[in-house]
Formats: sequence, C-alpha cells, structure tokens
Amino acid sequence: MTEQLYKPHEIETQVQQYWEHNDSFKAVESPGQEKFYCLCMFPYPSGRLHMGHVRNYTIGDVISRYQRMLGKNVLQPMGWDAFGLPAERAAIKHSLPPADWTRENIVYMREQLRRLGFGYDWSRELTTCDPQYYRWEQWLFGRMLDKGLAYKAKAVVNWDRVDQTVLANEQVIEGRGWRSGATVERREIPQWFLRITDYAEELLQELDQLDWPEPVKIMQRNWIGRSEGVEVAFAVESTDKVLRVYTTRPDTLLGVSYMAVAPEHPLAIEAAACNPKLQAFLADCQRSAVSEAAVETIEKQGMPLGINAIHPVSSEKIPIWVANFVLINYGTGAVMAVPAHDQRDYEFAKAYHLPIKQVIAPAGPEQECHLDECAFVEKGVMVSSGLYDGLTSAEGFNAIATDLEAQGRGVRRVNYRLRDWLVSRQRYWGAPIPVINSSAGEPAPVPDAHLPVVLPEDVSFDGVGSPIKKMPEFFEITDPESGEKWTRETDTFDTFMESSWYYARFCSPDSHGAMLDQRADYWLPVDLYIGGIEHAILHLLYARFYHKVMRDEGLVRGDEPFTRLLTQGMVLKDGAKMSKSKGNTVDPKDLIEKYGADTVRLFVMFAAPPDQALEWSDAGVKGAYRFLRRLWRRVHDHVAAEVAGQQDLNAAGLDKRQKDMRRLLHDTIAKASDDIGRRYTFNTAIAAVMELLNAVGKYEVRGAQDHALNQEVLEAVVLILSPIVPHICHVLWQELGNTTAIVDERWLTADPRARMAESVQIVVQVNGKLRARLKVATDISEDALREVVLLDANVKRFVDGKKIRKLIVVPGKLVNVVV
RNA sequence: GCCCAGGUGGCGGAAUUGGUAGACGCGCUGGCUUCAGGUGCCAGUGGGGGCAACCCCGUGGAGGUUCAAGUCCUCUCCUGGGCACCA
Repeated sequence: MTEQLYKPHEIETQVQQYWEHNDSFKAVESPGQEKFYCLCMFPYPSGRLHMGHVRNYTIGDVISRYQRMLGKNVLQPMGWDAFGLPAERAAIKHSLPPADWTRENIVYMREQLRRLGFGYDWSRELTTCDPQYYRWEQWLFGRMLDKGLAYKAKAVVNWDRVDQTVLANEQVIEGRGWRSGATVERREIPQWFLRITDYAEELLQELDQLDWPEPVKIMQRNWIGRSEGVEVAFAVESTDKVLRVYTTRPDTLLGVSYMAVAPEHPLAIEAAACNPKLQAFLADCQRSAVSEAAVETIEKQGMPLGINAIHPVSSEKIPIWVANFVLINYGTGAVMAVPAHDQRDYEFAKAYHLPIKQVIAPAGPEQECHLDECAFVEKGVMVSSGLYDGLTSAEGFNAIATDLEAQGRGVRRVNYRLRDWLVSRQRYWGAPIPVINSSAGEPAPVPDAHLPVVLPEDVSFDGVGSPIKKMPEFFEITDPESGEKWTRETDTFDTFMESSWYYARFCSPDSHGAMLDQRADYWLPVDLYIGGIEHAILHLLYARFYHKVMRDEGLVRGDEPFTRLLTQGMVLKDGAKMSKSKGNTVDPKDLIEKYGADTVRLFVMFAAPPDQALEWSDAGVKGAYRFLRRLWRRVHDHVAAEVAGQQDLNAAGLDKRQKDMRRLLHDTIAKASDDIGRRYTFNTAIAAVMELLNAVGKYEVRGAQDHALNQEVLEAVVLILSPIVPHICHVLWQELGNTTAIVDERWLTADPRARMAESVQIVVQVNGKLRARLKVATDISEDALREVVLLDANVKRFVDGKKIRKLIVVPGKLVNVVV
C-alpha cells in the first residue's frame, strides 16, 4: 500500500502551469455580466516581497477567487509603483542606475508573486517608470495647467547644502541630513502645486457615501479640516498695511492681547531687516524642522516685532509678535492671540508676561473656569466685550462677523486645513514635469505632440544633486524655428502622481492614443481596494482628487474611484513591525521553499483578521502545514475507502447521526460564506472548516450513505478552502472524482432544510449566573420551558426558598431566573 | 501637542444585535503508535477549591447602567500607528 504524500512544490508548479496555459485569470470586458474589480495597492519594487505584501495580496486573491466563484467577471491586475527614493539610495550604494536596479527588482518580485499563485491578469501589468505610462500623467498635467489647476509658487523645503538636495522629513535626523550630516535649512524655492483645495468640499462631502472603514474617513475629514470662521483685518499702526488673521472664534475678539505671525511672514521679515536680534531669531526658526509634529512639540518661543496692530473694534494697540509655532502655510500665516481662551496662546502669554483678558464666561455651573491654571476654551457667554456682553458664543460669532463685514474689516470664510498638493520634487528618479522655461524664467507647457518627456535613464549617480540637473543635453532646448533658448524643468513629479491613477490605467493599459478608453467605463470604479492603513490619508486622498480631475476632463464616469476599502494591518514579529532596520524580517521565499505557497497563504489568513496587526509565528506556520497535510490525507483516505454499493446521498432518509453531521456541514457553509463574503474574517471561516474536518475525522463510516455524506462534506471543504489554498484544492477536487477545474466551480449555498434541528440547548441563569444547560425541543412553548427550567436540580438549589421576581426568556437561547 | 487604533489564557486569536468568556490554532503535560522523527492518533490544559456533582474568582484599572456587560456610559493607565518630500 503506497500512501500518497502531500508534496506542495510538485502540485503547486503543476497547478500554476494549468492556470497559465488556460489563461484562467485573463479579464475580458463582458457587458451584461456583473463585474468585480479587486485591486491591491501595487508594490514599490524594493527588491523582494516582504510579509506585508504577501498578506495584502493574499487577502486580495482570496476575495477575487471568492467573487469569481459567485459568478462575477473579476479583474485583478498587478503592477509596479516604480519611481521613488529608495532607488536613488540604492544607486548611490551599488553604483547602479536607478532604472536598472528597479527593473531587476521587478523581474525578481514578479516571479515571487507567480510562485504564490495569485490570480492576476498579467496581460495588464504596468510599470510607472515606463514612459508609455507617465506620458499620460504629463498630458493630464497639461490639462490641469490649461485649467489653472496647476500653478507655480514658492514653498519651504528641508535643504541639505552639502548634498545639494531636498530632504524628506524622514531623512532629517535630529536636524541634520541623513547622509551628509549637514544642518538642515528651511529654504523657500518655487515649486509646482495642484489645486486640490478646489475640490476640498467635494472630497469632504463624498466621504459619507463611501463604504470605507470609519477611522480612515475620520482621518481624511481631519486632514481636510474644514472650519468656519472670520478673516479679520487689523490695521498696522502708522502704516497703510493690513494684518489679516483667520479665527474660528470671533466671539473672543475683544480678548486679543497680542498678534503672532509666522517667521516667514512679510511683517516679520521686514521688521528683522533693521533688527539683528530679530534676524537671529528668524534664522533660528529656519533651522528647526518643518513637520507639524515637530512644530507642536517645540518650546513656544517668540519675539516682539516692535510694531502694533490696531484692534478693529476697541481701537486698542495690540503688539505684534513673531512666534515659532505659527505656520506660514495655514490660514494667513498669522493669528490673533486670545490667551484667556486658547491654551497655546495662554502658555505663550504666561511665558512672556502678556495680558490674559477674559471675555467668555461659563454659560452654566457645569462649566469650570480657572484662568490662573489654564485657558477657558469652551464656548460660553460674552463678558467685557462692550456692546456684545451677554451674547452666547454662537450669537457673538454672528454679531461680530456681521459688524466686521459691514465695516469692511472682516469677512466670513470657510477655511480648510488641506493645503494645495506640492508635486515638484528636486529628485532624479521620477516622471519629468513637462514644462519648459523661457530665458526670462516664464514657464510654458511642453506641447502634447512632444510628450512624453522621457527621463534619461543612463545616468551616473553620486547623490549630490539630481543627475539631470547636470545634463545640458537634457535641459537645454533651442526652438528650431525661432532659435529661442529654453530651459527644461528638471524637477520631477511626486511619486504619488503615478499611484493616483494607475487603478484606472489597468482598465486599458495598452491604450496608446489616450490616457483611458471606454473599457474604463466597464471596470470602474474599483469595487474593493485593499492596502495598508498607512495610506489612509495621502495616497487615498490624492487618488480621489485625481479621479475627480479625470471626471471633469471626461475621462471617467462616477465621482469616486474606490467603492469599498479594506485596510490591512501590519505584520509584526516580537511585537514590532517587521523591518530591515529592526532585523526581524521573515523572507517569504524561505517559507515557500520550506512549506509551499498554500501553507504561507493559509497561515497569513488564519493568524488574524485582515484589518488587525498580525503577529508572526513560525510555529503557527507549521500548524498551517499540518492542517493541509491532514486535509490531504483525509481526502485520500476517503477516496481509497472500499465501500460496498456506491450510492448517491439520500438527504431525506438520513438517521440522526447522519443528520447531525450534515447540519454541521451546512452550518459551516453558511458561516464561511458570511465570514468570507461579508465580514472578511477569514480566520473564523478557516476555524469553522477546521472544526468540520475534525468532526469528519471522527465520523464513523458504516455504510454507503455515510460514504456519500463524506463525499459531500469533503467536496464542500475543498470548495470553501479553494480561494485560500487554491493549489491543493485544485488537486483534491480532481482526486474526489471531478473532471472540472475547481477554479471554474461555483460557491456553495447552505441548504436550510439540512440546518433545521429538532432540539436546541437552552442556557439557564439564576440572577445572571450560569446554572444549567438544558436540551429542549426546538418548538417548545414558553410555558413548558419555564416549567422544565424550574425542575432542574441545580436551578432548584439556587431558587428554593426564595421568591421568583422575574423570569426572562430569550427564545431558543436563554432563561434567566431573577430571585 | 493633535488625531486614530488597540489592551481577553503561556502565545495568535474567538465571542457577529447586551445573553454559555476562551471557538480554532500554537505551545505545554500525560498516554499510545513508530527503529527513528520537524510523524500520526487519544486525553488534558484560565486561576483557586472539591473524590465528585459542582462552587468561587476572572476580559488593563476604578466607578456606573442593566435581570444580564469583554460588549454600553464616565474617568484613568498602558501599547502601537499617523501628522504633508518614505511608499
């Protein structure tokens, strides 16, 4: 007797070849058939897949295969987010052009994805560093320029003067450049922006319609940061200048005791011109980091500018200060400070001995105000505000806003925290910005006929500045007709540009005459988008913005790109995120070699629900492998079993033992369908199938009907597991006597008749404490149930001698006796 | 600083609508099978008490609502994540 062993590598190779030869996952538009576009965030080709990728793509593949079994026309594409900073770092380290490094990585990672058995339509593969891809991004940028959606303005960056480069926040380590060690400066340079703020209101409003995790929607709402307030104009003493500030609390206007402007504000710069101390302070601020987290946690510092503003209501003189916590790119870059009613202003006022003037009093006894300790930031009733005394904060808001507007000293404004999207990067490895500059420095778009502007790939890369900034053959242009000299823009696009529309390009990746074609109307929007929670704000907001720009350009229908979103949790090991720097990575390659792709897929889906962090466990992987081996053996034992007289299952003629087994089967089908299809809790679906398989292992086959029942159970187990572990299930499906490929099979529906039970277990509590479990007929009357409950010996022990006050009955579940 | 998520056995996790806490898996303990094992099978496994039936305690902490709380409310402690040039 030769036992057939589970050899994952053999069968996985065979099954993958079957899919490839049959083009199993090629997605073809089929009007009339319901489509399902399942997209996972495409990877940055960093070298090799990490566990986060494996998890992300397994989740997507399981859902895609499940949807396909429901009969839908499924599109599951894959591509490469190929531009980015790591390629530049690697180029410096290995003296290899970023393009070569990136393409080598893609070849390797593509093979890893194949090896994991993901059902991608590889004919749609795209790579963002391909000029045939980014040419359309350059083209759309031209349209945005036409519409005024793209514009040039100055912005602050982290500048490393040694490496002659701009640094990402993550490259600034304790105020110094990560490579050069040079002190990082804040520098203002002209850069390109996209007017995402034009869409702020729509981006905010349409969040409500999206089937996205609530935390992600909250993060986007906060990021957009809509507020209603008043822009107030303060005259600057003995000048004709006006200092504009934005406040959401005009009701506190009479409590202003100083003004604070950002270090980059024109008033600060002007005042510093003849004040060396002030100049030193501004220079100091230049050196501190620009991120919001840094600004919020630094020690609040400031200096008076020596000039005053005139209060628009009281005409009082208000000193103007410069402060390091005021952000130049939010609001007007200046704030009116009301120490009594804003905690930050309060702390600043205490530190610099500025007046604290209360103008809002608690509206009732439930509010507490201790101005000797902290600001009173709640809304209340106005005091010490002259004509406005006695008004509530809300009434005062309106009264003051109306009065200021009437006097031309203020205007109601909706403000957004959202800032325009800065898309210029002073880096090499990105899509060139399709702009040329005249000798006078005036920018002009590159004509469509000259697109794409191709990034030179054969470059030597030393890390000091961008190579194309040193290549006259790239940036020097002479108009062949007029002889006029132009300079090509050498900045490249933020890589979020490419990832903002790739989901749409997958619909028509081979369209060479246009960015998109009508196939996009069939596939879009993406029905389910899956990726890391770390993209909750930027990528997802930019892609939504891009979709609306494309919509307004007539390229896509619909307002939103991603109908449903699934954010997957991190992969941890020893409680920390897996990362090279922590040295706690597990290479998927080693695991696949050791156990096969199915084991890796099963473990990743079983260890935790997809949106939670997943704690890596080598022992858990072994457990997954053991389960697959057990499944393999169970099926082969069944197939090999010799049973006299093969019979079809006669569901109506089963005995109690058989009915119980069959009920468990159909309960499991129902649970797995709900878990996989609706809840996305694959771990509990797998657990349910494990229980079923455990039960089938204990189930004694006594005759032909038992054998037939076993056949039904095992076929169901293999079908349910097939989206998760598709290779082994492909083989076992055929071992069970089927001639079809399981990838083309349909999902099962639970039979309600098989799920009906004659008896049910009732939990009996006395005063909420569990005292008995009773098995009763499903159709027992409530009165009969009460009677049975009170006859139970253990229940009696706790009830006897006491008065029954109440009897709570939850039908089919529970009885609680209250004594 | 602000925002978000999460604290349940030795571990990963389950408990879906307020109704049996700990499903399933790992690990561990004991036993059987095997020349052997990164094998298979059986039994046990939150803490405490009891020969047992059972009983008491138990979901980070403190209060509260309820017949009933891991789940709802208030306060609090801890951990992880994000905060605009990483993707």
